[in-house]
Amino acid sequence: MGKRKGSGRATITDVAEHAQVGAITVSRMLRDPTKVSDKLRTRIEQSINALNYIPDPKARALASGQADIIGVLIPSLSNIVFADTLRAIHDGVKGTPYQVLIGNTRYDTQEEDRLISLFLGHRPAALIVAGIDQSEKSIQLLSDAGIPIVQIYEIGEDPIDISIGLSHIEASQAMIEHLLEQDFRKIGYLAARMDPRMERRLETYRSKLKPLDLYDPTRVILTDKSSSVNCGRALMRQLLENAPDTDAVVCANDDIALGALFECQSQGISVPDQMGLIGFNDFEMMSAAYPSLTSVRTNRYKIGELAVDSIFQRLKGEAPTQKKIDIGFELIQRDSTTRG
Amino acid sequence: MGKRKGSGRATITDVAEHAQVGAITVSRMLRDPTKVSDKLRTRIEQSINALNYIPDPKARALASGQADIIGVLIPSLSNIVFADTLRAIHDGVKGTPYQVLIGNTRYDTQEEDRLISLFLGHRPAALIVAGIDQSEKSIQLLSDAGIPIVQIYEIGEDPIDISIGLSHIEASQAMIEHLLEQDFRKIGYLAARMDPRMERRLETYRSKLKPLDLYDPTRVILTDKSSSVNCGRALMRQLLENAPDTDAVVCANDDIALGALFECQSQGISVPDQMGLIGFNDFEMMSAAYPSLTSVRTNRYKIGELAVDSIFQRLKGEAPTQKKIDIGFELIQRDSTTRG
DNA sequence: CTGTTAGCGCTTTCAA
DNA sequence: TTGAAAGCGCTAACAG
Repeated sequence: MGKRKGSGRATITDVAEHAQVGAITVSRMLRDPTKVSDKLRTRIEQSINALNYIPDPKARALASGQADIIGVLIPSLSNIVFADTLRAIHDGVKGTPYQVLIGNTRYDTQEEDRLISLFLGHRPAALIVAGIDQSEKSIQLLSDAGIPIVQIYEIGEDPIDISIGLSHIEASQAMIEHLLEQDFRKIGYLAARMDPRMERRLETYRSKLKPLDLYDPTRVILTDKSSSVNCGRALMRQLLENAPDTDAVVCANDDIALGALFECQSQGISVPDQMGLIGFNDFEMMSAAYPSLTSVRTNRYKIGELAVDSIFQRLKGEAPTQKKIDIGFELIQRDSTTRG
Repeated sequence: MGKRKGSGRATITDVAEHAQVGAITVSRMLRDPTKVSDKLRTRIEQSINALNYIPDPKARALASGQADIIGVLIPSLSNIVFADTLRAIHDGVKGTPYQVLIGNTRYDTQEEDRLISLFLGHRPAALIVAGIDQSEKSIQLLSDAGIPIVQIYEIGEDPIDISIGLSHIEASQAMIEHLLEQDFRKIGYLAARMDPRMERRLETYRSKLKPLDLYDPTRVILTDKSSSVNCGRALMRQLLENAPDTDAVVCANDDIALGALFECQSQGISVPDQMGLIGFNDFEMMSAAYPSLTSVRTNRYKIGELAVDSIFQRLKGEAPTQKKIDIGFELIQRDSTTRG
């Protein structure tokens, strides 16, 4: 009996023996077929098929020191915002040797810390993390990792490495300004469990309305529950109890906006005549709703795309084009806030 | 200069030297702290902190032969159905040494084949794949892999290994029967780009209605575009042109049902009085809509949960409780199909 | 173009 | 309870 068990599957050595060549030749052929003569190439190919050989990426990664993993840490797996970015990242690495490893931080900083440490253990080629609110300890770890680190969704003052996103403060300002332009004055705010970006948007709402003497805390309805359409209905219902004269509502996201619309419909409140509604993210359904719902479009797919681009650029040794990439946003005005 | 570069980061050997112990002792402590004396344990812990040591999972996997990866192949990353299952899988492996590696097959069998082969290269601890319609070649590879293979979402005749899901034929039958019970007779069907499960549901719709002489192909509106709420609106609009006397619609999924509702609202068609609507999956928004929308609840989270459970059970060497697990479904009747 | 040797970071085996 | 040696599957380095 051998000393170690092994995986039981064909290894590169098995293929080499079968094809009567050196292991390194098989290795070379796998990575760049042009570096091997035609004769040996066909012989090796036959052996690979005969033995059903599949290369082991972790052995390759260990030997070469070249990690083939790109780590992605996001706060939720069932939120379309993150799913769209993930899709872009997956699309971006397709055809490359890289694999995407996803971590779900569940909006929990401790879990984020744990996962950052765990992921760095993989010696990934790069790491993509959501937001700019990592703990000091994690920021230290990430800074020292010596790999491209991309913070996405929000651009902050001082990125760890690369930062791709938008200013949620500016976006929130644009939302409030739009409502004011449309002559809404009694503007409420609905939000479910918040992440740091949502909090900055809410804070901006407050600081925009206060100087105009339009801020009324009874119009702000918050909950710790996670966001959902039903949650949006409940928040809207409560707002209508608290402050029935509210004439427009800023929703922390599109799910809540849709719920608010349904609640208005069920109470016979006309949107936008009696109630203006604006969401955030511009999910696909917003344009299909009746009446169609105004929202702020954030290009989540592009964020993922640019993240992968920046990583590959950096990995090629090129100097980073930009450390901060502001992808901006677009307020898509629709019926739910269009008056007159 | 050394011959190989190394990762530049602290290794287990560095920690061992720093703590003045053998590398194996550090290794043991990491895996089971009780196997090391208190004195050495604290010394090693200090060294780990001092050097900022993070273990390398791929080296561990290579040496132990124990893969720490569970592969998951799904057809879409931005569909809540799959996102919910992914979340369950992530939740299930939390606190275990396993990592989840996700592959996006994009509803493409060739891409699925490629990914199955690629993923098996990782020598994963187990593999979870969506559906039961893999290619022959892939089924062969999976059968020979010698690891737990879980097919999810649908239960078929002859699972490769473990199969967790529901009968989409039975679910479709229940939908049609429900509409018939509610006295709908001119029943249409709306569907966007289909996967095999959707196709089986559509086929069942046909085979249920034909013998009753209620099948009318002009009421079936299909498109190759990917599913969306806007797509649901467009399909509904076309159905109303093709066959204005249609009195109910089976929607291939909830997005399309929501779009159909919005289209009815915009045309002043009353739901359910003039048009019954039923969706599939029972996304959260269905209960929040106004009127609330009937749908078939599929427990996507539970599918992921059971998949992980089965894998761990199998990995522990226990005989599988069941090879086929039917999680069933539940038709949730709401206002959109409730008449009288 | 091809092969030999050593070693990636960790764990198994065997021994003390 | 601890350690030394060997090896997991692959590739970098240095030959030839």
